[in-house]
Amino acid sequence: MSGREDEPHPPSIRHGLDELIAERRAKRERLRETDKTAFPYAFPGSTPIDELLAEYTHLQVGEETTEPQHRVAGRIVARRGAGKAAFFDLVDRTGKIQLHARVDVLGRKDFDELLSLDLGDLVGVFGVMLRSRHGELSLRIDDFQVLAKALRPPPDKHHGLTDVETRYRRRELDLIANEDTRRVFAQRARIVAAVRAYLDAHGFIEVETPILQALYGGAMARPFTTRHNALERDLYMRIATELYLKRLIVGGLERVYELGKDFRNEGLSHKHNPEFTMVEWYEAYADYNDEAARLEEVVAAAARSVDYAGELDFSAPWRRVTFSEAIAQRTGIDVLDHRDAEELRAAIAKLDLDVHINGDTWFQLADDMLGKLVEPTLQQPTFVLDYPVELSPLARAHRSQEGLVERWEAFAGGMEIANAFSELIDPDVQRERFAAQERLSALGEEEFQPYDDTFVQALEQGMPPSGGVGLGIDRLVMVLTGRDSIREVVLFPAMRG
RNA sequence: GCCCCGUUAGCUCAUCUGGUAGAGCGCCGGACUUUUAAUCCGGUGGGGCGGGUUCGAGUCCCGCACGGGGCACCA
Repeated sequence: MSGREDEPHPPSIRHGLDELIAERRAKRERLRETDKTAFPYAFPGSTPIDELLAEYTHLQVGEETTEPQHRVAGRIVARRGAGKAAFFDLVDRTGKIQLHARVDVLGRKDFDELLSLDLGDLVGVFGVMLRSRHGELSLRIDDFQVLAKALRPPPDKHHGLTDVETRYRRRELDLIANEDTRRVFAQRARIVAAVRAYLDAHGFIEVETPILQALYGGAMARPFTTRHNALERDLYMRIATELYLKRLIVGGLERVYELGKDFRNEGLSHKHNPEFTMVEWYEAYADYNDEAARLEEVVAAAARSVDYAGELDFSAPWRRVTFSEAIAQRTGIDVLDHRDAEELRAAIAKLDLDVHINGDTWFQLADDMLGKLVEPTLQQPTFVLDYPVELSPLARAHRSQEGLVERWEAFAGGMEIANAFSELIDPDVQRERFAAQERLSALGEEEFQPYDDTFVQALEQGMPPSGGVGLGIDRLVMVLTGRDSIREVVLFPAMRG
């Protein structure tokens, strides 16, 4: 092959995007030839834009400084030519500043070169601060360097980028175009930092447990499988960190947490991504009531970290309602009075619901009632307590309620955000719970807790009474940033293809 | 996996019953020494992919891909 087919088309037959890219490539070559300082390897000593703006708030309208000269680096997002003067908007990670260029300061050659730059190009500028006649703090350009050429055009400078597919698949474009997106991910970072800071300050140590596991556990979910070639065996991606963290409690660490990704091979939705971020913490000598109070504190700290000012009131104590009360309040049915699938199904049928309640067993039906009828109504932070034992194979039996366990799920914004137990520490009971799960599996249930003998042996070593919590970070961020889709708070959400 | 809806220029959006697809921004050329969605003049660029019906398809039909919403599943 001659290679001719790989060469750019002649200008006469370029169209659309190809034409725009060709223009920018040509400009890049011109810059390389005419400006020896184009594309330096670094641009040290630049001042963040927000700091610069804060430093000069005292400037009066029309006032110009003559020193000191500042350096600023960023991306050109707007350009307004005005004959022998021109204005640019420059954006860095901290904000936006207007640049003022004058031909009598820069000279004809540099001025023309500056004006030939495209929206999206990265530049470093040197200059002094002024406040324009229209009152905007600006940097007058005394000199500049082109740091990088954008070969592809940026999204619309005014309307930004709204196409959700492009926003998620090309998140860099979303971040360039939408300040709101940049803010959300900065807030996410602050929330994660606040959760860690709280736990660190309360005697928890952060640990890391295996993501690749020979046996998955700690939640009801289908796992991803992968292959270890050297060991010639299949491995699972973790669906939860629970069982390993409890072994660390047995080991005497007493307060541990892990913040990281879990992987569940389930469908996608506005609140489900196949890989998602969870923090789980466990502490010895505490029960699920202690953990409810701790979650209130963790979430309050996270809310403070982003100056949350929305509709939800995270101040303690949050509303508490039992599993059966919550369902009864919505439907009039006390599921504990109908511990039989047919009987409960008949009671549900009388309700004339516009949603279908699914399940083969009474506890599956009851769980679906909670999920479909109650959960969407739980906007303000709420604990739902005391779940059926069949739904919770790792939770300790309720101290006073037969057939229930000491478990709560926390809801906010109509969505589950956390789950906790008084942990089951009796190895014999745990063994029997696993056996019950295996019987469910034999009946065709795809999601169950596989028998984990290593974990049971750990319990046999003696585990202190403990409480543990799993808090969904993505959903917490959704609630605290007011987003209604998990894709808005995950930088690169799972997409088909 | 199933159901419904969507896909028009680099971006944001128009386009009545099938009859030559428009605009703004951007980009190219020109004017302008305080603009800020700068302005003014001229120019440039397009129907997701593959079939079908028709004299003629962005428009009607079928398939595919991708996206959104819902269901199933799940935290």
